[in-house]
Amino acid sequence: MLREEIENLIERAIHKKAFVERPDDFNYGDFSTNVAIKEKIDPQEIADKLKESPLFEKVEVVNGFINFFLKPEHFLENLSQVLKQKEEYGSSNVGKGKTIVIDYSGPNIAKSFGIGHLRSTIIGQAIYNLYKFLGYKCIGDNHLGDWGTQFGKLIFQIELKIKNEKLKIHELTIDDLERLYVEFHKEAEQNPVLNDEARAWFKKLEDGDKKAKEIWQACKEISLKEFARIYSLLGVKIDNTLGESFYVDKMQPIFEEMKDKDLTKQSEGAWVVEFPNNELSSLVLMKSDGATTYYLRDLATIKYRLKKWKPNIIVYEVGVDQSLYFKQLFKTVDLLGWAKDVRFEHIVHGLMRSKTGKFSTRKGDTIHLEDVLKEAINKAKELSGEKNKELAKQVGIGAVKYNDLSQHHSRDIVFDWDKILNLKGNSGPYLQYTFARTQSVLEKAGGSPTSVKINKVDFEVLEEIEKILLKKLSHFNEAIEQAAITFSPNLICNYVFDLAQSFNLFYNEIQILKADTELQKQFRLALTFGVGQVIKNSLTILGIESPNKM
RNA sequence: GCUCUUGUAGUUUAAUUGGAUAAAAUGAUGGCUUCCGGAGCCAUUGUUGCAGGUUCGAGUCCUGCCAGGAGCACCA
Repeated sequence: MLREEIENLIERAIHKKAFVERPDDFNYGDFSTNVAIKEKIDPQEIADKLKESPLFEKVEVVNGFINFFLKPEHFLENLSQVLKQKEEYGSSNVGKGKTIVIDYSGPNIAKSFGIGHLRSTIIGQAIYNLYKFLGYKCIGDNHLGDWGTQFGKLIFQIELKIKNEKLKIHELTIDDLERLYVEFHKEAEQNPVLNDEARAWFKKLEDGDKKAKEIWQACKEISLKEFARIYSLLGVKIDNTLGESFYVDKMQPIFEEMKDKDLTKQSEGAWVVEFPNNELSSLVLMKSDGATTYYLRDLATIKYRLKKWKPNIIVYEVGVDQSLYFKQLFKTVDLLGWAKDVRFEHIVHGLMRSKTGKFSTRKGDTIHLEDVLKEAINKAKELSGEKNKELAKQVGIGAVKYNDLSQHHSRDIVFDWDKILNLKGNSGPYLQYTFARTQSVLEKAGGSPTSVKINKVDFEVLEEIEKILLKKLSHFNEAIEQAAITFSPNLICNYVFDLAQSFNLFYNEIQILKADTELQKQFRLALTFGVGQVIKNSLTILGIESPNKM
């Protein structure tokens, strides 16, 4: 990367580590560094040493900063690369030979796919796509919440209905399941004994009770059907769906290992884990009735993933409300000494809150993702006319995804219908529209530019906006690299929205098809193609479609 | 109670190991099409919650306060 190259140049010149950044104003150069200020060296001296490098057109000192201006050939050459590499442009092999396991989505069985799970699904998928683009071997795992005490609650409630109301389990819908779950919590509030009943049912389930298993199986099937519909609507495919129940028979050895290594002890009948120096609060590994907890299941999951995939990185795209838990989990893995050189990362996402507070499944206060998606599609339909259903879907879903991805993942999002359905301004459809525009121009010109003599173009005579576009096009690699390092798809959004804005300005100011000379026209077409390609590559990483017309 | 976390135009957000004039969208108002797509473009808004501190330089780091959110043993 260019940035590192310049950093190395500086280091060789002054024997000090330097950090080179992208100034946000092109007047301050293409790259700049504050190393002279930091190290109290005369900046001019450094500038003089570096200005001989073939990379630079000029090196300037302003306010103690050293600003580097790249030779224009660099940007022209970059555009040639876009034309040549197309959908490969921006991809790399930095991740070659490395494996990353990405745990995302993870909806809970027997609850409908709520708006809250949208974030994990979309951000997780974007990170998956991003790392793949960078050459990593990616393994997506949808860790379904299909085991645990909540099934005790549900089974208890369903069992009651079977007895009293002759309920038939195969006739249940996902809404019924959700209603039963809410009902249980309402009644348990009046009568806390019910919680014990629920725990007992879960214990039975874990011990292989036939009736419990049957009800659980039915719930799982009902839910999976619903999830499949949502995933197809979202255009998301996750490599593996190994839910928690997959690990039921893999927990005993882990429990034994924990005991052998003296990491767990009994307290009030339960097996708990306490951390050295009490740096983290303690956690129940196995309940006093002998039933397992999510904690033990997660350890089994990690063991399985390490063995099966030998990953270098395991990331969890899970809400911020579990951050303490993941610290505890990762610390436990550390204490077990399982994977000293594997990196564990909890990519938090902020909670999706309603204007009045937190959405709660227990209280039945949820917004169903499917409703949101359908509403978005309807709104897109209004704008595009009824004629094209597929397009309305691409646009509507794109809007919902972009809305989420464009905000920093760790921040809470207050759910707002108007905002999530936004089709204008900084939105998915804006980018799709801009892309469609580039395709339309190219089509009118008779196809993509193939034999443009970009090296014949004189950078200096270009219009200002052309220079800017050309430069911004060359920042794509850095944008995705940064996004990957920080697990922040919103950086890609920032970048590509800014690029699209510049293109629309260019489009309004400058004639493409009616340029003065043939070379100029070809160059502008090449720019148009380049911008379209980079928008498309960005959207693809974000998991958003790029229709040619809209 | 303890721990973590957030506070930026009216609203929703952005801001590259601390960097140069804090940037967008949205809402409102006005304007732009003899010409490549008007889901577009242009023009008009700031005590970064408050008070200190560190630094050449603070939205970013530290301290205190105020206000929200999350978590803290048999839920996940």
